[in-house]
Amino acid sequence: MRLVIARCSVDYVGRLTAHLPMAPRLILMKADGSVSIHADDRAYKPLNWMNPPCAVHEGDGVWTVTHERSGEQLIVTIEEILHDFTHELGVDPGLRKDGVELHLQELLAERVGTLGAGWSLVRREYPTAIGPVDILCRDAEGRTVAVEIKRRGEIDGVEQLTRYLTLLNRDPHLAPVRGVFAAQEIKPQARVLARDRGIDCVTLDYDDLRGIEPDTPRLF
Amino acid sequence: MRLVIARCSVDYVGRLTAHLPMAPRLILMKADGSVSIHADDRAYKPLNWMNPPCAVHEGDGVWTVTHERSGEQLIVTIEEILHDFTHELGVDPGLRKDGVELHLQELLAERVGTLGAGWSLVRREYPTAIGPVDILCRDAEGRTVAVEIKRRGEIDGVEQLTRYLTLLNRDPHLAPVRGVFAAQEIKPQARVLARDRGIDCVTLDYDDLRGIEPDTPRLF
DNA sequence: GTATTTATTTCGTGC
DNA sequence: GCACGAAGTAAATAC
Repeated sequence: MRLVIARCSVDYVGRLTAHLPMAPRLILMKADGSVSIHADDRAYKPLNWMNPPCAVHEGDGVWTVTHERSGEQLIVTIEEILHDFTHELGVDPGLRKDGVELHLQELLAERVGTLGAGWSLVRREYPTAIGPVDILCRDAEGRTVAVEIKRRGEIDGVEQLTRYLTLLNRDPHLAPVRGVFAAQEIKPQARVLARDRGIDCVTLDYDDLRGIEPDTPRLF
Repeated sequence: MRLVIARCSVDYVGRLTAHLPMAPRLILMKADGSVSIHADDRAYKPLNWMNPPCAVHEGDGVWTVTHERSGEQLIVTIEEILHDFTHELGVDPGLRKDGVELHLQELLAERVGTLGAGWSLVRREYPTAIGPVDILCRDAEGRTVAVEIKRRGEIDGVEQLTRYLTLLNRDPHLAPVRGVFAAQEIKPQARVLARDRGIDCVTLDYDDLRGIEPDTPRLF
């Protein structure tokens, strides 16, 4: 990893064209070949960058970064270098995550009883021609229910569930199928659309779910 | 901007929980208050980060970054500092972009004749209750056409156009309204859905569009 | 490889 | 401030 602080201007020509006037910035060059140009704001997002695989050619005050496959270019014109430091970090052991959509799905699949008393799981990732339904289950009266899970419930999720319901309701073994839209947070417009389509909305709490005993507790 | 290279482990607790084992990394602290933890790969994306506004508390080998509103936390445990450099960059003049969806829309609005001979523009960003239609125009026979423009045409774009068409077709002054889905690239599933709904698909070429004379050339 | 879905999406824009 | 759509989206995953 090489860290350069320099007064520079930058031109990008690729999927779009973009220009940065001369100013002091951080140029971050990683061991994977990537180059990114940072200002002192905009959180972690660089002003401009080039993804690997790319090649850097350091000319006389002009660094040219070329993406090997697409031909995109980042042209960095250096006026003055203020700091230049290189350090090898080695390979990172990587990040362990917990609490994303997949986990919500797993948790809820084991606890469909939280959606309604006496509900039972048919299966998780129930396959259809247009993709898998997150959870298919049956209510206490044995009627089929399709559940779509999102971390944040927006209008697209309701559209997606609607397509599944249309398809599932063509199957005489399943029909009539009703829908449940479950998310940690549901946007008002999504809620309105769901209501309009007869879909129930359920707000999920990740920590609560973790605290609830699974419907079929494991012995080991 | 402060650049620290250090052996550290990191724990994030917030929208999810995540853990990074001890390893050498770059800790990038910007003037806007953001903190990001970088490995020597993954292009410009940090392994972990905190967006502003947040506060950093430097304890004894433990830096705690707390997001002020949400309470999210990033806990950085420092084992060894290998480099520590601070430099003020000042405010960046910012990036000028060219060539994204807005430009496609502007270009096409001035050249609706490329969609069909004798077509004319009604207006760009035609307002409706559920949002603006990218382009509304009339074909050679005076029938209304709604055009949805995307850089990459996917299924969501077809859904969006469908909602507009449903709404527009309730207006007796406009109905019947048909749809055109225009994009630089259209995904197969989007194409199938569009066909199923009677929506025409058009592939746009940015460079071609720029080369075509506008329908109503300006005198100045 | 292509296609689909998620993301601590982030980021801008309009209300 | 919230809601919505776009992004040089990127990244993981299924097929």
